[in-house]
Amino acid sequence: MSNAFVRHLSGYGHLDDTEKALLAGACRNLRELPAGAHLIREGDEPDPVFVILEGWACGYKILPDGGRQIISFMLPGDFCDIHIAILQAIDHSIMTLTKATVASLPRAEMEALIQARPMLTQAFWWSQLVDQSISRSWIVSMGRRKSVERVAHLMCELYIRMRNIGLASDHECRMPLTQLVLADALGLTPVHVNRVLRSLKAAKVMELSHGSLQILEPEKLAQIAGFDGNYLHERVHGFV
Amino acid sequence: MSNAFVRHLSGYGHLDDTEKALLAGACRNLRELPAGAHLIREGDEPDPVFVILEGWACGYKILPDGGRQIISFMLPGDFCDIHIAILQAIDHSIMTLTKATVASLPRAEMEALIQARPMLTQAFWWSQLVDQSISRSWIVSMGRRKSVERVAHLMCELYIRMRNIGLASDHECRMPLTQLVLADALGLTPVHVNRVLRSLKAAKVMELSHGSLQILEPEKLAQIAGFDGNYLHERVHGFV
DNA sequence: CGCTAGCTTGACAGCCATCAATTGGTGTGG
DNA sequence: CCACACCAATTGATGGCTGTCAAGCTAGCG
Repeated sequence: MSNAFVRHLSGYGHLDDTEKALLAGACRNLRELPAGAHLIREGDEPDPVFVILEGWACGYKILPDGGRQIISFMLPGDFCDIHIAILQAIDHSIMTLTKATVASLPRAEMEALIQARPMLTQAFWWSQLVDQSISRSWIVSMGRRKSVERVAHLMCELYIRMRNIGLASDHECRMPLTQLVLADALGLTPVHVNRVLRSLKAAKVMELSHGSLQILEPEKLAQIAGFDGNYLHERVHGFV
Repeated sequence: MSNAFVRHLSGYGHLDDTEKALLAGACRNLRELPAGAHLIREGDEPDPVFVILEGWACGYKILPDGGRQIISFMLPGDFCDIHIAILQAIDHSIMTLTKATVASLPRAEMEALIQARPMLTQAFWWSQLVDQSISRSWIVSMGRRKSVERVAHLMCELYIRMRNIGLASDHECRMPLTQLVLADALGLTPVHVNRVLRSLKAAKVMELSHGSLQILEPEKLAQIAGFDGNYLHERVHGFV
């Protein structure tokens, strides 16, 4: 009766059992996808709304010169651009980073839910606003943080997001990102990401290997990153 | 009976006269602000929704080290973060860049409009989605474009946005941004922005001086920028 | 046991930051 | 009308962070 999606939205508003059941029921159309599968490609006409139930995905854009910039990470429970359906064409692509199970909610059903349940509407809004807030925070990172700070900041963000959906504890969590993916997300080169990661490991601040993150010195990491989690607008705060 | 705000939203949905009148009527609470005035400061509790009727504003965040990163430009007709009211605290600041007149719509009135008029709801959504799309595009610029490309891309974006609200023509428009402001928006230093601007001028591609932009070779500028205006999701397309 | 994707390391180069100083334009006060 | 302050724009010199190129290395996997 509950899944990652329901739990995630519950964090954004006080949903009653009926609403939780409605959400869970909307997730009946499931797909198992391998890593590297596309949910949406740039230029597609939008129709269903996708929700990640298990696994990770990312949104990205390709530049004329072939370069790739990742613009968002999607974790279990996350929408893939709710309400993007209103626009005429998708302006970026979304692909899985791991094996993933994805629910596709028909647009009509989403709209019915919004009509029927104000509390769900609010939870959806909240979710979208948090996404927007994360985007803004990425702009700040890309514009004004150096490579070490940028890496540290992203690790803080992802750790907190994982913890908030119950997938992290003890400053440790799964982090299935190759250095190439990290580079494309951070606006760096894989080579440089590697160097930064090694330096953080050498300093015994954090370690990223075999697809999992271990934060050895949370306070130090947050300080390096200049991390202030407010932008995640979570009800539960705190990092250390 | 019409203002920049109404015209802007009309571009996002087919509003009838009643709806236009409702919007115009909502903008009765006006304020004249000088350049450099704050509409919202980080940490504020959100209440009214602000709309820029004349002049420019920008959203920004300050980093621990005192650096500033501008995360959005707001032009006449733009919302200042519609629906941010749902969150508990604002996570960034908004200030005017020029003398500006700003309308503040009480939150209750906004919600009443949404309840009463589905077409307005859709126009609001659209507007917010376009903002989000612009944020994503900024991430791409910051991450993967070099300084000249970044400057060129921003100029393309702002020119198109100005044109779409009827404030530009003949590849010329007002652009009241100091090189320091540009630097804070682009993640560069003022010194480097200056050099880039001079090189673009020397190449006779565009010229930015005395607060106005002149695009001498639109095609070349778009090519340098790798500009594809789709992300602005405008009904009227085309740059050249 | 070989293959392949991802990780690691070194050398070198270049873009952009930093520091410093000058110019120009505008508003203010004498 | 001029002196002055102040902000924005400009230019040069220098350095460092990060990109680029190239080559091994490791580990998982068929």
